[in-house]
Amino acid sequence: MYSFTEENYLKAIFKLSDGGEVSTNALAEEMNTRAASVTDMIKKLSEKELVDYEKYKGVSLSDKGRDVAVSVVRKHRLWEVFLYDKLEFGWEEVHEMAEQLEHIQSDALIDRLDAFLNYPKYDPHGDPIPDKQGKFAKNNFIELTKAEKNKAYVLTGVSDHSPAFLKMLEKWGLAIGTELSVNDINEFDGSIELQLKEGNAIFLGQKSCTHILVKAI
Amino acid sequence: MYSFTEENYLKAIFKLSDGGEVSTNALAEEMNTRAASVTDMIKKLSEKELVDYEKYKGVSLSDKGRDVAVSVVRKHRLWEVFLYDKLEFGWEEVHEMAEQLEHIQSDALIDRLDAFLNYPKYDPHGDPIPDKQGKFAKNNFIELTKAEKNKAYVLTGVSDHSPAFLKMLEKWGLAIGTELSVNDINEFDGSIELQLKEGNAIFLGQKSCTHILVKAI
DNA sequence: TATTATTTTTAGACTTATCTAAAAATAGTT
DNA sequence: AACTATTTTTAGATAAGTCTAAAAATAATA
Ligand SMILES: [Mn+2]
Ligand SMILES: [Mn+2]
Ligand SMILES: [Mn+2]
Ligand SMILES: [Mn+2]
Repeated sequence: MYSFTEENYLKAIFKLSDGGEVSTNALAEEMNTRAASVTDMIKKLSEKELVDYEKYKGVSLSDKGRDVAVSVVRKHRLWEVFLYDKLEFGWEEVHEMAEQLEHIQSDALIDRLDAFLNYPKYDPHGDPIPDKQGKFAKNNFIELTKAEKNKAYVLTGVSDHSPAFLKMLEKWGLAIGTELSVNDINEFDGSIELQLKEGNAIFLGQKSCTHILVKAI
Repeated sequence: MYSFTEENYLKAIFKLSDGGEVSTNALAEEMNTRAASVTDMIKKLSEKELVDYEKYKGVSLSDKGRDVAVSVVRKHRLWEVFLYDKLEFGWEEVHEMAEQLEHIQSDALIDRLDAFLNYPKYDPHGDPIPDKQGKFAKNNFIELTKAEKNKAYVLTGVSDHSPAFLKMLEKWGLAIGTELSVNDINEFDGSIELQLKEGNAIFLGQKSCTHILVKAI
């Protein structure tokens, strides 16, 4: 139906879109391509009524475009669960393979995969998996940077999927489900001292903390 | 590494190649494309040393090209086993999805899938799955048309994967593992009366019989 | 062997997705 | 408001894969 490239653009617009329009440059950055290429592609997506576009005003997804994007996200995350749960890959390995698998076209396949995996609600990074109707489980997670001192939290997700970051977390004993609390916040540089419930205290820089998602328990 | 199209051409050449050269027209037929397009692609594959090619003399795979083709076949068949065994699709449904999945690039993925499936030797149509080194299990199957009267055989495979054919077999109670013998052969039109060990006698036309593979037991 | 039929290749064009360089529009700043 | 900086779009090219129509080579037949 749609090319890999078109699907990847729609997914990128979905990811970057925070209510409003997505800029050409932001999209070029996300897609690792040039602004000129983005403008070309946006025009094509607009022709096909997958996006709303006005020159110099940025793009947003149409309902049709959102459906496609969400279905790609659903496929991506279900495949990640398969790779993690069934083939026992690490959470830092699954994203790259899922980037390819997300483009396999077969509704029946993804339905059966969903059933085979027992209808998982979250992927190995804690991201919610939309259901067949495109509905996401509402998540009431907060960034670790916004956590309060001396309260109990559980790590529920990460917003950076790079192997470097995920391997680092593993080394520090941080994984989804890890219980922790904030011992101290360095107001000057935003770094945090964490207390793991089952383990030591560890220090994390601000950048890492923005990519760690937690929920109060 | 190689594009889907290149992989599909190499797979097609592998399939059609019976020792000797594959003709441009045969390849065009197999690829559902025109002879002119085939010539263009063959030139590109030849540049990349994936095939041996001389103008007007047909193509054959180089060692390098064979390796690629066999790895695609391996992936195709392993994915078919996954779809059939784990997701419980019918043998008439798996081929089309495997046509897409065979192009996913990750050695680690295919190795783990192989292990997850318990190193299967045959796909749901009875075709042998090459191992990591590209070796196929030798099969001593014969076409049903070559079976002798009143001897016991077991159905081990099919050489046509079209849903129409496979659904027909199912309707007649024929599946891999079905034990049978030949009651009668009509010398005039090549049709055969089969006796199913656990079931009725059934009649099959010659064309069907050429696509059914059996082994004496 | 000469003629005809078939197969294969070339020539030239089209589509998709990308690029660089330059022009146009918008945003930011005196 | 005028100038500058940034963003976005256009213009023109390129590469992959495909097509039709025509030419060239090979095979088949009289
Ligand atoms: Mn991912
Ligand atoms: Mn992708
Ligand atoms: Mn198949
Ligand atoms: Mn294929």
